[in-house]
Amino acid sequence: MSPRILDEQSLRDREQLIIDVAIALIESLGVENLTMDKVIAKVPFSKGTVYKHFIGKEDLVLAISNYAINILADLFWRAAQFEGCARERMLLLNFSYLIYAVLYPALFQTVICGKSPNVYGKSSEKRLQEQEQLEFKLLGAIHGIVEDALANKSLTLPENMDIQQICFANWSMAYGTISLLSGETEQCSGRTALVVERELFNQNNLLFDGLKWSPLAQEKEYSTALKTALAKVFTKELKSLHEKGRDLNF
Amino acid sequence: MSPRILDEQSLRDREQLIIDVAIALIESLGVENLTMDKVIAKVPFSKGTVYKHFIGKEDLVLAISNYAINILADLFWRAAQFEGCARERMLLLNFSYLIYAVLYPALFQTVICGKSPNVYGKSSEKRLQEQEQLEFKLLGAIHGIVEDALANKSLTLPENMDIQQICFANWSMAYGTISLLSGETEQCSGRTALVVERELFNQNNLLFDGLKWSPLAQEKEYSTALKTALAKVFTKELKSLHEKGRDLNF
DNA sequence: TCTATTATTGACGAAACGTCACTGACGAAT
DNA sequence: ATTCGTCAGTGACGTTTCGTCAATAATAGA
Repeated sequence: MSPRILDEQSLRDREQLIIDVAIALIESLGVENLTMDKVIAKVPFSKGTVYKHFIGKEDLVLAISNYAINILADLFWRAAQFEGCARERMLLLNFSYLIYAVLYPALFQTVICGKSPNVYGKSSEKRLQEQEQLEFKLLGAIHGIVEDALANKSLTLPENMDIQQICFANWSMAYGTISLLSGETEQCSGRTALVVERELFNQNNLLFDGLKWSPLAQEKEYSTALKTALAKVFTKELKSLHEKGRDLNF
Repeated sequence: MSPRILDEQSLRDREQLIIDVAIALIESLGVENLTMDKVIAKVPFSKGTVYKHFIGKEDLVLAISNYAINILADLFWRAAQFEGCARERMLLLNFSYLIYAVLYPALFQTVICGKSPNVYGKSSEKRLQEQEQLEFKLLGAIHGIVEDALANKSLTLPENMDIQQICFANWSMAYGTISLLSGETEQCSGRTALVVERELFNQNNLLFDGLKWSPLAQEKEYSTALKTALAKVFTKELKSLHEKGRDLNF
């Protein structure tokens, strides 16, 4: 009368397997050519089983996006914990975002896709809530750094702005820069092309100087400080970048 | 021996008609539910004819996106021509971007969709070039303002930054802010929600102060200046916003 | 009127989607 | 051991959407 054979853990494993297969497909074909049939063909389960996990293609894409955000959250966390002044850590955090975008282009691409109405309009409520949760976690890392800065007086809130707004300012700055510039890796010309890491560095300085977040750019060599911090916190990631022939240059 | 019946102008008209129908569909159903068959059903041409204009669904979406960018370019142009100090005009231009996002959500949504690999990966080369062209035009308006500011010394280039980089800084700031916040119009809570126009105003001040672009925020009442400029340059648009019950509040 | 050329059509096959009736596996009850 | 009830898993199938192409209509000159 009660033949329950479902195992919570193996369900998770299976879901992750499907996600992994889908990511591999995205890496080789691009998100635009991802189809459920292709995923199902590469997975040891049938269509019905896959559709038990994801209500549709878009839901799968959003699941991948969530997985990707999780990875990013880990990077943010590590950056936030670096021992250094707050402004320095925030710069590091923003660069971890960039590292992520360069290192996992397929994931970054998928996250962008997840922002498309095309996708979130057809996803399950559960998955959407999960996304919200994860983004909250991301902002949490940023929030922590700003609080530290306020606590030690290196930063004071401008009139008419609260912490949340400072966090948002930082987030949207990094988001705008990276999403507009990332992906344009191979500029063919020799002219003054926009290099994403340089622009990101500039914009950090501009925004933080605008906030009068001390030490100001002219008072501290953030360039070298950032290099040190990156080498310490993101050793492995920098190595991966190097192997990709994509050393950061700012 | 030469029965050419193709008329350049009517071809354009027809293409625009298809685009208009598609926009109407997007407004009522959302981009995610746009299908070629639905478009074709509402248009006085057959499938083959429609496919003569657009190589596929994604190509149509990109065409709509381009149409949308054109409208935005017009707003930018008008903002850039306002008689006022350069920093003020730039602020106005960024707000015209916001007005656009609020006034034509379907178009804005479609432009975002056009950024998705899903779409641009399947569009015609011609359409992609057109897009590049149009975005160049957008940046041109920004460029002009910065040049004026440099010419009258209200702004000086920071070390290691050129005009293009200043333009980009502004663009990515506005893009990040609006794309992250726009669409979250109905925050259910009464707490300090992020209101897009307020954040946009803040970020303008932060960025421009960071650039030491005079007059600084503390030296000039940009809030009232912006209100005046908006009323003068975007009278019609403000009225439309008001009718939508969405007055700007910063 | 005839013809050469091009525009337009919509039926059609392919591809992808998502469903659902069926199979089978397992535990409990007899 | 057998029966039975329940649920995981299957994949064939109907549907939707896509995009093509062979056939048809339209046009202007000969």
